[in-house]
Amino acid sequence: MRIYNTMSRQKEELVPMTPGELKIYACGPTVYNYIHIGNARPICVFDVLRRYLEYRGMKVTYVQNFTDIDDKIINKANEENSDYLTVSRRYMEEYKKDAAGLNVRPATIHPLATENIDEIIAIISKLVEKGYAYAVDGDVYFRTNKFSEYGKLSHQPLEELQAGARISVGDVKEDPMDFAVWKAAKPGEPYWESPWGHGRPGWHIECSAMVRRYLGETIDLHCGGQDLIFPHHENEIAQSECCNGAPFARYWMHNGYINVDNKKMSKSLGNFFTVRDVAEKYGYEPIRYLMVSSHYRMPINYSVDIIEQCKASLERLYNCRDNLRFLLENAAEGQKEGEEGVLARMTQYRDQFIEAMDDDLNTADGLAALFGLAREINSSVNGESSKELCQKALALYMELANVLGLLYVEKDNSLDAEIEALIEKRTQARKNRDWATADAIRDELKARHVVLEDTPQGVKWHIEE
RNA sequence: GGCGACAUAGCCAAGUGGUAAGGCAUGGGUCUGCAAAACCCUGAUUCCCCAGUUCGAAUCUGGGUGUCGCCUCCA
Repeated sequence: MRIYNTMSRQKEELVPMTPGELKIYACGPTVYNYIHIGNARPICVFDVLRRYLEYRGMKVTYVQNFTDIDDKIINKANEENSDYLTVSRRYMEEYKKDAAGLNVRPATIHPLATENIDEIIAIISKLVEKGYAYAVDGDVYFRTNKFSEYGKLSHQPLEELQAGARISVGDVKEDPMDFAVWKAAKPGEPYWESPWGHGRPGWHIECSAMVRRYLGETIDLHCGGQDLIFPHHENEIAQSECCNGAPFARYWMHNGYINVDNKKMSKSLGNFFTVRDVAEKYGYEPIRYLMVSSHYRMPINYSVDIIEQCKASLERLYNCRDNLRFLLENAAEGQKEGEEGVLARMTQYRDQFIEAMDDDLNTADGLAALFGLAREINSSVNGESSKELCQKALALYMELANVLGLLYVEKDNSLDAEIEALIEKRTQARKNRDWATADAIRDELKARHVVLEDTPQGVKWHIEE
């Protein structure tokens, strides 16, 4: 598989350190609010990456942290007269609900910043000892000009970064580019004991600590949103490489933004849609579909129209699955003539799918392969097909859908006795060519969200919300 | 100022040198008692503009226009 490595700015063959195994770290959310559609992108995209790598036989250790101590969390807690633990635990749970709704698998490990304070302090101590960090009044800062490779990920020379840096009044840092690895606690703030006094970790150091503890000094792949390239990932590199004296991450992948009216969706601009709100209106899956319908590095302009289109597109995919399941119920054993050919044509879509995904996770082309397979199935698998063919078609179809993390919604398939009786009554009416009664019942059921379809194999129904 | 991204049909979106995938929507047809689903057909002489390289460019080079992002917390 080839991926675009932000560090080299080109597509490279993804070669694991240990053959067949990959260590991946993905920056997780700061839990102080519901996640928005923009947050959902890396979550979905890198879940697809993980699924695909496993699909191709890799053993993937996937670590995604929770930042559960941070200024924003403290502020939120103060706003509601609560404490940081209450806030962070609550939104961690809400995050998990949204992730589950988006069919994102839990990471191998979901470490918390606050569970890694010892590791954090150990790294900072080492940095101070080596002269890469210095303490000032209970804060500890990283000395950026001591790390000559600073800026290598964002491809910015240090001087340019310095020129653009904002210097706040009364700054105690030696250099504007230096960043905090440890922050002294202000009165009333939560804190941990440290060699520099009461305080808490800076944001960037958490990830360096959790990467090292759960994955080691050097990992295969580090991923996140493009807005983390600078300064977050740049700082992680500086901290980790200066502490460990080893390369930090061998590959870097960054997803593009979700925009609204062509402007980056962000909490500070207030132009965001939460996953929860969109899911309540349209369901979770159209959001997931949106994420895989374009290449992960391209910008996506979010709108209500788009999400509705995604929902409509999903209908087609679900119809194919449901039609296959329906056919399977009545299909006869014994493969028939010509079915080998159908199978061969279907299998080509798997090849097409793999080729697309191998090329820097081209999920848009992968999705096209799934649609191609759907068309082949719709054209070639019918009431005459054998059980074997139906089963194989369904298995292949779901195999590809699962890699993208699509088609995971199972609707309630139970009907109450009254509705079943009405369906039966309509079937009788149709036998008697009493179309008026049949249509009246169909209309009534439709009003009750039960949609009927007459097929050569009998009546088929599904529930529409 | 530094670094970068994007511009392809009504909408969404692939495609990095060989003559424009896929989806949604629209219109027509087949099937159906009528529907639904499905299938078939329908749509960019053309890929923001200009110039260049080439037998050949949406794709490469140069220039331009427009929009956006990072450089400050942000996925």
